[in-house]
Amino acid sequence: MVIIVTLKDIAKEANVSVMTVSNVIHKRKAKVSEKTEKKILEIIKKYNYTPNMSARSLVNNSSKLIAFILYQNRKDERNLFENPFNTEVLAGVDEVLKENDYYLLVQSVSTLEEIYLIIKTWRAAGVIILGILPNEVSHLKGNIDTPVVLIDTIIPNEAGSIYTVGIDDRDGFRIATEHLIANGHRDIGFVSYSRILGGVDEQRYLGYVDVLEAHGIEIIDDRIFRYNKDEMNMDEFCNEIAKKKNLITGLVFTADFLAIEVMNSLRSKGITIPDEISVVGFDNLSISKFVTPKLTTVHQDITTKGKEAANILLEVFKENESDRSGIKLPVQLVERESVKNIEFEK
Amino acid sequence: MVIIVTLKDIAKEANVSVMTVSNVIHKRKAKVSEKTEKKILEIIKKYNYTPNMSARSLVNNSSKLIAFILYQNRKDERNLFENPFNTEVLAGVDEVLKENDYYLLVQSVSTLEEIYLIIKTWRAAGVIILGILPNEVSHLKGNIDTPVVLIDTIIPNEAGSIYTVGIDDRDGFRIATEHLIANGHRDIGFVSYSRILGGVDEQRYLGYVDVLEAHGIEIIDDRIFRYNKDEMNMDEFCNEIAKKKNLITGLVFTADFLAIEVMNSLRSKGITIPDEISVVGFDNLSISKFVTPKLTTVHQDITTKGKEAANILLEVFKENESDRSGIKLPVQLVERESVKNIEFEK
DNA sequence: CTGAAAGCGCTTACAG
DNA sequence: CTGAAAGCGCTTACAG
Repeated sequence: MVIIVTLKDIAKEANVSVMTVSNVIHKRKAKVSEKTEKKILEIIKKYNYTPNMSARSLVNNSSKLIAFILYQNRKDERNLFENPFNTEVLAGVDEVLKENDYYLLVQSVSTLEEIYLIIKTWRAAGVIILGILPNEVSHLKGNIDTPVVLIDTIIPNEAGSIYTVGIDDRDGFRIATEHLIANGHRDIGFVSYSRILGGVDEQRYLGYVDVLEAHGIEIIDDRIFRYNKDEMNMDEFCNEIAKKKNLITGLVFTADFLAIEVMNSLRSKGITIPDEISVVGFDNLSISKFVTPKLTTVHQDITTKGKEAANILLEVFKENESDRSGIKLPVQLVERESVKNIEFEK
Repeated sequence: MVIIVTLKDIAKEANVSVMTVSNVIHKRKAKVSEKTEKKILEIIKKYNYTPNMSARSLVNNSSKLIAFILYQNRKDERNLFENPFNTEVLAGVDEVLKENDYYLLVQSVSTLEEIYLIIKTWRAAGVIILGILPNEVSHLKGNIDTPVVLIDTIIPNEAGSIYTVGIDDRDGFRIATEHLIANGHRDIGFVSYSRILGGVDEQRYLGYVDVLEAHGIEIIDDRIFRYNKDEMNMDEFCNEIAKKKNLITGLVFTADFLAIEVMNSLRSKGITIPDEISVVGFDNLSISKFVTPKLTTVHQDITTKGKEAANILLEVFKENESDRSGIKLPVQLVERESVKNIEFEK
């Protein structure tokens, strides 16, 4: 049976005070003789003593809990845990926290208030947030002194207890777009989810623009596609793309997930990929190599994002600051089968 | 700023005792006059008072925390949160818990001891476990009195505080196998992960056998493939299948994830699907409709598994028992493109 | 209807 | 080196 033993029980059996036991648990070697320490350690082991975190959190006014928040203020019938990107980040967080005796409290929320509530309720030691918009960060900053790390949110300057981890989105998208150029494409379209001011997609769009401008190619509105679920469904959206077929030889996507859905729909409309339209994705989800054609994409190490977020928090707990914050994780092109070289066709 | 206010602060401002405040929070209407209640409620609202869960857990000797455990005792470099099946269950748990003021503590573990540790450390109110083997359940049963619900673990009888949710695996696999029969197949192979005694795959195998026997088809060892990662890699495994190509017209898989990987590998070996081999999966992952050919599979509602697990726990907290336990969620065939009708070819 | 008291399991000064 | 005391924020009998 899982028997629950308290400090008091250990103290009684060892014939010492509760706080001597506390001292050996906290390894304050100077405060207790080797002999007593050994005796106490044995009893602790014998009963497999585990400290009660509630009691600890209460006196410390802080728990060993890290809140992992999936945030989305727009309503969406899909639970955010169904998105593999989010849960791959979670995988990374889980891995480093459990090796450092911190625990993971997870929740998907749709308001900032819910985040504050969790922090207050559990006196969370730190918070990791996915999906918060740049313009909401100042509200956060004004309300929290718990360390927070934001994943994939771009903020002008990191002040106070706000830290970030991300990738170089703009450069990543230059890589994607250059790959199409290198394969002879000039009529290149851009596909993303609906526009969010200051979000990562904006940076990626800039990367797209950078490359076209560098090659003297005009940016044409008709080649920009933004998928807004509230306005139309996937099929209608792909009809829009199909209509512009003749203006496009290649498409860069801000997310593999979106690219996969669109490819699937375009194919059902009789458009062949990559013969008629080449496709470059972004993320390199684990499923991207199983779709047809196998998706050429820009790889980012999603799990590492989670690991870094956790490491930043750990560093802040220890040193009260972190120089890992603001890091941009590397990205890398992964060539597969969704891009056709059309250099010699013209 | 997120200001942290305690019962004592509220009591002082309201000129009442701490426990009168406590009484209004717990809605013990009989114990406090309407007038005082109203006054206190206003102050609570004004300061946005949030109870400190650590303090509550300490006095109650139980927290509002549900531990969601991903368990796997074999070593594997993949983190369990990278498996979409697991996180879709998590999505369901998240949804019901957050509407009932319970919180979700998640961790992937590789020993039962780690599970006990989490329960003791946090005085978890309940536990949800994925991936525990039938023969480990008795150990669990002997050691825990916290309510536990097991997902996809088959146990002989539900006793004590152990509850289960699952599907009818045997019948689900009959459906998969019958579909191949209905399309003219008789040389049907079975593909699963490595054998686990008493696991869901064993039930699925029995469903496979049921159907073949009902149709007078002999069960042939050469048509049974078990993928054991420790023994060989995916490529080698698919070579084994390719070798037996002539013994097989169709394959039933115990998991879409496995089916997708195998299809991919077989194709790279020049085997066309479904022309040479038809494939039926199991699970209906959200990615299964995007692979080529689109996977025909047996759908199960994974998110509902998580919801039901959470609901069982909630019911046990309230009524001290649950009649939802042991439920088998429905399954359903989803026809797509990975099965060829060969009835008229022979 | 209202409140004083004890206690949950721990930690942190402080005294010896 | 060891321990008695106070307190973290809450709840639960119990007394009035």
